[in-house]
Amino acid sequence: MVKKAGREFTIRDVARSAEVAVGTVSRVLNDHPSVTRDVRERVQRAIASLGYERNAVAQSMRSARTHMIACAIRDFDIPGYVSYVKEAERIFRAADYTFLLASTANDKAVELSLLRKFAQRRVDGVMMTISDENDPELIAAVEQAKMPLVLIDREMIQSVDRVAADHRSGARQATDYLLSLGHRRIALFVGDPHAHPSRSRIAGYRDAFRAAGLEPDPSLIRDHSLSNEFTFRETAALMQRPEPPTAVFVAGIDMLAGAMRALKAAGLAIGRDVSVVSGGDSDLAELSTPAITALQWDRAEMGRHAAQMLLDRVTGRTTEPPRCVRVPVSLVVRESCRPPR
Amino acid sequence: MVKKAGREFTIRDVARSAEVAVGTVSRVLNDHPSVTRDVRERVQRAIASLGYERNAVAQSMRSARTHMIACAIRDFDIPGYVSYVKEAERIFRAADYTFLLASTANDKAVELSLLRKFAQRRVDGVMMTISDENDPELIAAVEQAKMPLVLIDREMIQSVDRVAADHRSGARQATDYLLSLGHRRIALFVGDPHAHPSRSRIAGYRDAFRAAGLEPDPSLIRDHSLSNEFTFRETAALMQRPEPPTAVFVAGIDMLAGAMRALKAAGLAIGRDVSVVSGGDSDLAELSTPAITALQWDRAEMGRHAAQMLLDRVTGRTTEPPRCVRVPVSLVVRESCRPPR
DNA sequence: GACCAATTTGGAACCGGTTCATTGACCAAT
DNA sequence: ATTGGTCAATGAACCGGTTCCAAATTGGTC
Repeated sequence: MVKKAGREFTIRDVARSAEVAVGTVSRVLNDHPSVTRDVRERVQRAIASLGYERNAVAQSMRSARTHMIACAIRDFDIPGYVSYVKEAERIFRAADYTFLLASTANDKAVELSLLRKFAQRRVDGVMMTISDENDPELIAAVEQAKMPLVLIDREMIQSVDRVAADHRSGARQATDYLLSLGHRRIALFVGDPHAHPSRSRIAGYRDAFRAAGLEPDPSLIRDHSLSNEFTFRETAALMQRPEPPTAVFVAGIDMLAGAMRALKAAGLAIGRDVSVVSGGDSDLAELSTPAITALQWDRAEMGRHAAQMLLDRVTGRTTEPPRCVRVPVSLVVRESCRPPR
Repeated sequence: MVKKAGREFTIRDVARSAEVAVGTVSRVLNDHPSVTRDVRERVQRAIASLGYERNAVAQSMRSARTHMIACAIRDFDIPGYVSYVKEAERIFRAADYTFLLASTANDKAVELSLLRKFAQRRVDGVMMTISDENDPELIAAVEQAKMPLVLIDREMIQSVDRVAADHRSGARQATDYLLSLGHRRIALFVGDPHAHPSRSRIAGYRDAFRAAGLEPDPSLIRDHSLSNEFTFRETAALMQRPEPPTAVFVAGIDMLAGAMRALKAAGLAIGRDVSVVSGGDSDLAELSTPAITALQWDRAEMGRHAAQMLLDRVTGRTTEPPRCVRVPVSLVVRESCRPPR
């Protein structure tokens, strides 16, 4: 790390060195056609010999575009979850946008503060999740954002573009499946019901019961937090009841580990003692013994849609009203569910 | 997403509205002491009523500091790996730096291009991994970076700060353990041996054999790629040999899934038919049946060190020569290893 | 009331690009 | 020889903050 002594070279240094005007250097940098080959080469030689690097800050200043896209997600290290971010990053990189990734811990204060920081940085577009789709402050912040914004896995705020997995259908499929095996006491774990995924999952769960002419035990719906600790504690508590659930549907995308840890500690075998469905697929679900039945959707497609929608807004290709893209969810049946004993 | 019509308000609009000079507004924004309460309040009212947001681009332009830290890592979705990034982000956020996260796919071209983009954006500091510590182009790019830079899990380039887990010791412990159980044909899977982790792991593996007065079978050292597909294929191929290994040490941080998939497909039971040690701990390792013995280190501490070292450089608190912080690695013994049959 | 020092405020220059009106050079047509 | 048109290149203004010197104001002292 060579601590730089003097200031860096500017376009004016290049101009002086190549004996041309600053405007000419700018045109060379931007591949403007009206530069003779001779001059262009002279400028390029000067750039190379000085080791000049264009200053994106100054460029943004004048052009009022930063070519930055900000993305804020709940948490980085949710296995598999980040795949959609990866795909989005790929697309933005290809379109020559710098991708700025931040995590929010699902915390409203962090979300608001990030949104503000993004605005101050004048990023060209934002892709994010928010913790609560009903919070007036969050709604206002999202709606009044000065840059195009795409919400991920959120559905309610109609005035912005959205991409969401069809969690209602997913939860319906999972619950249908468990009901068809004969389960009636099916525990449902979801996060805070204020955001779309949890709300939709609860709806899908209820849909399935209703369609079967049954009524779910409301005390088995545990909607509070997405954290692993929560899932661990709740699983442990539920399984100690006199009439424990015969099946557990851990609907949050990263809840499986918490539930498995609790079941392991309680000495309960998945499949034999209790059936388990995971709301998100992962290596853990696939490679456990027995392998865990899980809900699955095309995460890359989600990222692709989000990135494409955002790019269309940022570049002005689209001025149509905001829309919501829904990604289908399907159930991968493995070995973790059997009829209750 | 309200598409903004006119241009945004500037400090001059605020000045006009509050009937003060632009310099005064700037002073209010930066909490400069020499502003009377009266004027400060008038300016703040104007800011609020206009909905003015400070333009970080213009600010960076003048101050030559962007308050951005860039981070480039191999891949976002390596379970657990990202914990150190999370911790670093937390620290940078607390210090009022914006964190810019990118992935490189362990690809030299991407690494070089990102480093260049970071330079153009004039980020204040960089935290990253590189695919090959011996590549002259990469070395040059890292050494000539105009901003402070910390390498993660790389050791060789002495002219920059580094934070690395002690993979040599980790591999030594894992191999010692397998040797002590009586294994002799121990397959080792690592990534490209040009980067520190793989090189160190191979060294640790050899150390253990040498200390036991044994010679490892070189054909069992599979150093080529970190990808899951590679691990899958190699595991499958090795287990089909006439004399297959009795133990597999998947030393890469995210190789376990690939190996497990191959063993499952081959109908081999971990523990009974083949012993397995994972080079990185994860939910998958902990919750598999049997639970997988794995190497572990404090990832948050790694992130903390990296962030702190970088901040010290960025803020000029440190001008001492670059150093390398080594994070200890330990072996968590679980149930996946038994003496060979 | 005069004077001086300290504090507050004003406003121009500056950061490093982009853009555009203007100039200059060259060629073809009249 | 003059005019018109095209194409290259020039250089000043501009983007929106920060900074710093100068000017204005305040307060205290004699």
